[in-house]
Amino acid sequence: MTDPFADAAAQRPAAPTLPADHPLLRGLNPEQLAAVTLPPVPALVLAGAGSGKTRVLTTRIAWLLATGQASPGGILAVTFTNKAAKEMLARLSAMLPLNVRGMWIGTFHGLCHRLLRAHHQSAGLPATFQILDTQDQLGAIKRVLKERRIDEDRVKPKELQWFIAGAKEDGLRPHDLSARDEDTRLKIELYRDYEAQCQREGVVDFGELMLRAYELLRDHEPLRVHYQRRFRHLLIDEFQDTNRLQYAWIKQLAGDDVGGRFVPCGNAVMAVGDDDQSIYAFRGARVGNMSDFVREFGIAAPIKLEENYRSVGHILHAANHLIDHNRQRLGKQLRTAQGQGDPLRVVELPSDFEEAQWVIDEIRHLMREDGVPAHEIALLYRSNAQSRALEGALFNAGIPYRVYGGLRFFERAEVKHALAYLRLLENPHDDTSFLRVVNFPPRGIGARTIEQLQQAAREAGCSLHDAATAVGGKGGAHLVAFVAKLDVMRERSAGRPLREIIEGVLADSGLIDHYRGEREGAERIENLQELVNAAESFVTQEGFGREAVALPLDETAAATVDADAAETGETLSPLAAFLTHAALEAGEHQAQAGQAAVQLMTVHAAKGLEFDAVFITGLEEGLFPHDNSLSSPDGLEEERRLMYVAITRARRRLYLTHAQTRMLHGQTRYHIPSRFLDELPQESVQWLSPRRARAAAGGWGAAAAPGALVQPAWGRSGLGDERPAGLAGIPAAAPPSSSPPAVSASGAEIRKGMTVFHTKFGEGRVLAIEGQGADARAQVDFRRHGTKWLALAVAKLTPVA
DNA sequence: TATTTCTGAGTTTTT
DNA sequence: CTCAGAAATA
Repeated sequence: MTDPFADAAAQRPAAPTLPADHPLLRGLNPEQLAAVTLPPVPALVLAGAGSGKTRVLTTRIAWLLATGQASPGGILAVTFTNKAAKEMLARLSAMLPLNVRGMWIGTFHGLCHRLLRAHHQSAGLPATFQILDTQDQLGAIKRVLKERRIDEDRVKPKELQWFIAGAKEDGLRPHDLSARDEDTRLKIELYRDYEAQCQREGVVDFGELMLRAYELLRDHEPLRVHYQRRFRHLLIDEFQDTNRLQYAWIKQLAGDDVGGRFVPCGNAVMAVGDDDQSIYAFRGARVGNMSDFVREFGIAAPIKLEENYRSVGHILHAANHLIDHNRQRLGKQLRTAQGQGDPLRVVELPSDFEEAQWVIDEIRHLMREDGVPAHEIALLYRSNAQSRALEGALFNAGIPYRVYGGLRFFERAEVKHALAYLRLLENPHDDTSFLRVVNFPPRGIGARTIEQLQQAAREAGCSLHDAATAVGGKGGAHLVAFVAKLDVMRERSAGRPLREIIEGVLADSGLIDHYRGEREGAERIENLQELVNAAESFVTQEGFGREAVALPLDETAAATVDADAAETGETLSPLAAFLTHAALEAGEHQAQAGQAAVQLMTVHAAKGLEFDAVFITGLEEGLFPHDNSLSSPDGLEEERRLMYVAITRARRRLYLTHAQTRMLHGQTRYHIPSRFLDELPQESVQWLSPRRARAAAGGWGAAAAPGALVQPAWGRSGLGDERPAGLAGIPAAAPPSSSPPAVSASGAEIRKGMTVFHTKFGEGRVLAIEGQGADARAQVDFRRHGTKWLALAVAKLTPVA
């Protein structure tokens, strides 16, 4: 093949075909400008936190289009999350009047899905293949174990799932694996079984989407060549997070394997990433891809974006200083044109409760005195369990908050049930979906019947759907009726608009009726209604069918590539497109209190976001860095990068808190301050005591020695009766005083285990009692309001007979 | 089949 | 402690 850019590595100077004062280029700094206007050669852009990475990426695309160096169809831009892809698209269409159609901008999985739909035959998949999410995959794996009669204690389903996903991330099929021990041998066998089962059912998991698409390109030369010629410009976001397979997939589009050596075909691959923000090694991300990329694509020197537009000087200085403790780095120093700002504030507190309370007081201060809006305040923590104490304190203080993470819309049980019915309309052989709803709502098909059905299907080598008639007895009759019902639903939905299809299924399946009779059913019905709305807006806003549309093959390729359906213009049905949407875009995490809410999330979830004020909580050895990461130097370095990510989220104010004691796994644990605190530049850090020191200093607090014992001076006023009593009197080194069995308060005796009444929270059960006299407090599990600690001296608790 | 009791594990997570 | 999933029981 002719290679128009064979001398790519020479990095010729930029030769823009438009003047340098082109509106697109306005306001770019020299490094950004260099990246945006780079000639079409492979390049690595090292984009520091807050350095305008997304801007560079989108402006680059806009520049290529505006200068006629590329057409929309000739660009492929890939991200990790739908959010990032959407943002890119949004910013791009704000820059250029542009037809988004036909542009390949999306997530790795989204783009691979597109390829597989277009070439499902070549990829060996049925046209109606469905996508398994992580839950579905685990279910499918459990079925494999059951069929093999392997006890789940012998091979843990989760472990097998990890094994299979890991193998796929490395691009390995069962036959690529060799066993050293019996355990692994068995897992490989089960991996093989799992693959066969998925193939039989016409389903693919997330890893399979990537791996199939990779193999499709690898094994079908004409197809590969076609896409290589089409996508002259490849842009990869968050390159440090790519796994082996994702990098291998990109290489398929950017060159060929010649005798085991990668030879680039001259496409302009722009990899954008930051090795200092690589925090996903645990799920297969391989920072090493960056150095491989430099070597395999002959990159002379990376373009470094080191000008930070986000944070004040002290914060950047702290980030730079901390990350400097890592040995494995490409090397980068963030700088800012902003002033120094306030130094970082480090606070030590006696317990996680006091930590939460201190944070709340500070939030109040930020909101009232400094006018920081609630949604510009973020509370970060290393692990999800830590949110509890913070949430409790926020709730009691009446401050609106929003917690990231948790169940997402398309992952809710009722929504998954509805989707399973819809999937069965598309692909009746999807046994995962079949099993999910064969007896939901209950229709007299018990475990016994299902057992028989699976046996019959196994013997006949067919799907559960097709084996339904083979089961006798009452259960068999119910099965036949169920299958008939599915068939009727399918017939009824033919040619109908998506909305009607879903509404029909919700009614005909009996889901709505079933939830109508349930206690908590109202909310579930609401969610099902929301599913209809989601489908409606999907059809009108997103459109459908576009997914599978590919540009016509060029002449040479068209002659040799088999004429797969979608490639010749056939489009996906609205239902199929919507199901894909549901599988690949699980939807927003539950949006809670909307706009004016303090944001709570793990440090991982905070990546890519920024806030005026950030609290990093729980900075203790064992927690952050986490115990489990300390066994290897790499682990510790990743924790440090995580800390780096956390620090660089803050624009103006950064607080770092740690507690001497913390409730963990039901018992109080004692922690020493995180080593990361010692790795900060002391000139940018202010060690605070709570209130008292601050009050004495008349504002932002006085400096104290690192680790100085903090004497909290909580007043009784204005904190509400739900606030847990302070542990001020407890010396740091001694265990907390043991709980007395009973406490006398407001004349009545409150005991562990008894039921009590509270004027605001109603009835609850006393779970525990701690402390004595004025400090006595009780933990009460209120039916409607959850578990709370109440100071008995203040709370009005009355025993209930 | 539905509810309750028990057991065990407990970093980080998108697709 | 707290939640999820399995086993046990009505």
